[in-house]
Amino acid sequence: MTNTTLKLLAQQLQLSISTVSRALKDHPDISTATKEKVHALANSLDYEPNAYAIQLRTQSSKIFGVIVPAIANLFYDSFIAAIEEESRKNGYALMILQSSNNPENELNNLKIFRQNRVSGVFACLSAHTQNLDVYEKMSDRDIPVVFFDIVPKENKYTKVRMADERCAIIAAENIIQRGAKRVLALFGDPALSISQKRKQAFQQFMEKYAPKTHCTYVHTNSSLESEAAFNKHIGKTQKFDTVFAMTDEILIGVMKSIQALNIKVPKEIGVISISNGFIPSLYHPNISYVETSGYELGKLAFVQMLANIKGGKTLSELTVDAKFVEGGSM
Amino acid sequence: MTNTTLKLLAQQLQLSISTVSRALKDHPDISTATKEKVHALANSLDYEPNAYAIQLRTQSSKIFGVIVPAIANLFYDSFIAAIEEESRKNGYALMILQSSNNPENELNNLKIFRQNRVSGVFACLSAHTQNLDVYEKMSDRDIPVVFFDIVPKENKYTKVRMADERCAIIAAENIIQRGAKRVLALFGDPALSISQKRKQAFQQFMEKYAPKTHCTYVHTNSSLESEAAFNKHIGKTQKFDTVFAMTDEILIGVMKSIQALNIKVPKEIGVISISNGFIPSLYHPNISYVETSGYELGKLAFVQMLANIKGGKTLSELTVDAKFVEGGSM
DNA sequence: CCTAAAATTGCAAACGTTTGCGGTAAATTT
DNA sequence: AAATTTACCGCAAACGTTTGCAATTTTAGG
Repeated sequence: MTNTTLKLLAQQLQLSISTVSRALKDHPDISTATKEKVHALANSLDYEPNAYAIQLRTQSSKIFGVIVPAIANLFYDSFIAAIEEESRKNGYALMILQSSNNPENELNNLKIFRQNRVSGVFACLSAHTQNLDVYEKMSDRDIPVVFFDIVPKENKYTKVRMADERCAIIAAENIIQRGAKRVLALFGDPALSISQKRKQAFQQFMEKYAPKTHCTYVHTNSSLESEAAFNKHIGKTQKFDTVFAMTDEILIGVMKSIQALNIKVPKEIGVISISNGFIPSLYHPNISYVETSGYELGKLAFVQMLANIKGGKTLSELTVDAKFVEGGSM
Repeated sequence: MTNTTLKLLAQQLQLSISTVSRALKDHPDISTATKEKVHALANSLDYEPNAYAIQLRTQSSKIFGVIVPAIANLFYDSFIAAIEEESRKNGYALMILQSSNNPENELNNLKIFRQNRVSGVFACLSAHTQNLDVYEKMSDRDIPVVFFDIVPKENKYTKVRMADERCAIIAAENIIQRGAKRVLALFGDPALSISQKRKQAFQQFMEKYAPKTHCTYVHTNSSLESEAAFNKHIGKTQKFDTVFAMTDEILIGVMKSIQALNIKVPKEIGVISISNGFIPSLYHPNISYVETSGYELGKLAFVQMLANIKGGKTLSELTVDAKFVEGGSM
């Protein structure tokens, strides 16, 4: 079956294409009578405007591009879910591509976005992206880019991210409040700015407000590594009374070990992490955590995007605040 | 900056648009000399073909639509990751929309897909979709639809899904092999065909091959419910020696309770579930599970889609097989 | 050299919309 | 009843490509 077009409708109704077009969008020039006729036929023939023709004509696509390192990820998928919701409300659709943390993929994805003349791009830099020229190219084409989560350092870009320092500080506050004496603090890949920020903020805060608390800092790159690290440190003579996990991944490793050794939480050890909340809720007792919501971040990113599209440039770095969620592990 | 177009290139090179167009795609009609000139200028001017114009002209879009109940889901996100990979390899992009298990959203999403003239749709029915007219409408427009996971009953559609019955049977086999005497088997929403299938297959198999084993069947709709159900049944006088969880969600509830009651796995109780493997790996010991891989399913779905596009219709129901993954919980 | 074939390149229509502008008929005003 | 306004509607160009066909130039054959 051939698609219904304006031309077809026009022919059948003995009207001009322009009249049909206007009728369909309630243009005041068109009489109510014709409008009704047009709408009736359009409905019965299942008319669906051709998005490509529209975009070609209007030069605007109603599609946003999204680049994430991976879709299959607790944080990013909730981020995506959020912007998907907002996009639909605002008449946009989403084109989602994953970089797999590979700058080359990132390049290709951006290219697809350009070719599809997306109205905007939500981008999370892949872990070790250095060269931002590709993103400059987007700006050259007047395609706004909102960076999220992993964002460039330069402040000429629009960025939204979690309040990483705040997260770490809130965690530190709670650890101090618990009266911890010996803390094992586990962080992620030291090359990532997110690890650096969180660690630095955490360490500074602890040294300032609880100088007597003894903290051990360890970097790990996977759940397996953090499981091993926890095992190793917990095995030593000095007992830790609190463990801090910077991410879900790390928490998973820690909890694996805690279960294996049948250590009682929170009696024998307190546990606190930074998370969106899903993983902490899997354990008993629920792990206390500082909440970083991909969902909230998504909402914020969308607001920024809209502002960018409507009001021209809005260069700024916004952060979504964190809050402490009491589980039973502290 | 205005976008580079064929017209622009043509003007600068004193060539016709058609020549430039052909040169860019290595058409044999064009001399090597001009080809080189054209390519050179195109590169330096960062020419990006306008996908919309191409689609308008060629009537084919190189975009697939995907409908899932939710992106933020361990199973679906790995499914999406798989078709995203394949799509990129094959020059397609993905447009992903979530139905939130709401038939109305499903309708709207399909509409967006039609308006964007997608080349095909991967669809997971929302839980209680009855009316398949919308999907008929896609066929009318020659847009192939590959259903996955939650699929319609009629066999006039192309479908891929997990081998639900096999999964349940494999689980049952292992339970029997363990020599279980009293089994608590937890299933999902009884209205869903997936729950029905799994339960039926499980029950039949158990009754046939281990008639003396005592099985208790319970349906629950969330982790919370399954936690409560487990608590309730485990509290009774009769002791269970094995628990079977049909999904991750259910397993989560069960494990919550097991941790709370400090029940030893596998000594005091054996645990087995159906899963893609992530959740089972969070516990110690790892939970044994029957693997259902969203990733594999995605790959299979993509193959079906391609076949559908190239070779016309391929009506069939394919299933991806399941395998048992030994954890330490049985 | 002349002609036919081969190698290049250009013309123009088409894909389905939107929209500025101009046109006609009806309604309103003098 | 003439003049003016108002209400409707159609014409045609444009968005950036692709592609059948025609036109032109070059090459080869005799």
